[in-house]
Amino acid sequence: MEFTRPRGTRDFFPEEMEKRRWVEAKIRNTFENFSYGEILTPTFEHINLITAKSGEDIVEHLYTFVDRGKRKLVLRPELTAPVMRAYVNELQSQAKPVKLYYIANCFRYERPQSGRYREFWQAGIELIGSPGAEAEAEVIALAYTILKNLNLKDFTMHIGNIGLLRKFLKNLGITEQSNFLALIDKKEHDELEKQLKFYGVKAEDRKLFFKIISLKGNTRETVARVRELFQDREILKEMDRFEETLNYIDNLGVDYSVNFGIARGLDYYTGMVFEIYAQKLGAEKQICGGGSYSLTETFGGKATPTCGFAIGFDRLILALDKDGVKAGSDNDHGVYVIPVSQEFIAYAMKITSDIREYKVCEMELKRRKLGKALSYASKKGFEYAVIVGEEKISLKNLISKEQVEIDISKMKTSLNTGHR
RNA sequence: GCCACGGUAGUGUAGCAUGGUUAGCACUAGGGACUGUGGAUCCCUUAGCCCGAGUUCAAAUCUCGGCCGUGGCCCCA
Repeated sequence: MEFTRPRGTRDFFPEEMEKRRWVEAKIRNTFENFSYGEILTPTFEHINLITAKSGEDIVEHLYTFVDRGKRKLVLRPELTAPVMRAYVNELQSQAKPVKLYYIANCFRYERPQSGRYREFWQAGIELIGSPGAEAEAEVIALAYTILKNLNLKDFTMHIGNIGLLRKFLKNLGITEQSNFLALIDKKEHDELEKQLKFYGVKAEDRKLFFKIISLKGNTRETVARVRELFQDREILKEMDRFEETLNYIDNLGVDYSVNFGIARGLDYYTGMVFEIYAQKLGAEKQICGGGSYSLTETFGGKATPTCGFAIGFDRLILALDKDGVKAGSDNDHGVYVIPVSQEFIAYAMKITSDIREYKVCEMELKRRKLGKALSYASKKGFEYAVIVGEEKISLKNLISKEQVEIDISKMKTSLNTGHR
């Protein structure tokens, strides 16, 4: 084949698009129901926006190019940075909180595999300027509600707290924390042990450290355990705050487990973090990630607490498929209009045009004989055929195969009342 | 960036180990017959060895490289 798709991209045909649009609509409705407004930023940005947020090393995973004005640009690899950039540029003086959502495509130069493409879609939100536990709780509840509304069964939510880890590391005298958080996230415990020793952390504190990051499971027990393990005032304060968030989502009936091993490996996360997995997806099972962070100052704005998440739209679709969720609407099967011969084409076109006022309608455009035309109509899933010939018009139900002659003036009534 | 497996009409496949006919079959699509009522039957047509190099008298078949696909590793903002 001479012309092919670029690697890691996909063509979506009508059948799949119907499903994707259906899922998208559900997500959009839920966002809007929580009073978020849509934002769309440019498909490409200046490369320094991305490197400011994620570091220089990220460049090898980016689609970059230089334009005719010698500007270094990048196809957006995610939407948090662009959205926060736009907020800093234009929305800082809006009434808080500012609630934004997006559903858009992103681009990353990575090796494609199951659930990973070079062009993919993300659906997410940023709740800007609300520092409270109730804000965090609402964000978590929103992610949860979306999956529930889509009827996804196979998913688990895991909630952690980077603030706690940060304070703990600080107590141990470790101020350069990003490396540690990355190792925690990757669960490289051997390397962590080595690093802790390097920093001169005492054996009992090391033990405590590993105890904390392996804690997971039932909320009350886990949180109580952390309280037991620490006497530090700052940490207990962080725990109070964390527990408040958990209380709110308990109250809303959100199902989750606490996991202090979630570190998300990123410098700008400040407190609560969460991830949602669909186990059936295997290696690329994470379908949602988010948490509380602060990024506005990085982009030259006033430091503003923000909480957000992003759903991997393509993975969500895969998860819904594996879960057997039927995505897609019961569509109107429509009407197929067939002129029996050339002289009735004009009349058939007029009838088609009239029917389109109230129903999906397609007309035979290939001048096929009646038999073939009917065959096409039933193959394409039309519910009715209207046969236009001589002085009479016939309405045929393609499912029951019954056919009657009808008066053109009664067409709408017959189609709408579901003639059989 | 790394590893495994794979790549034959639009789709699914046979052929490949043992190089040698005109690369076969099914479905789909287009056309026709059955001379204005279908999902049928019959006939016809379009269309293929991923790309390149090598070995050889001869490559879909063997070798190497590339590209693409699937899955995994790394990574995952």
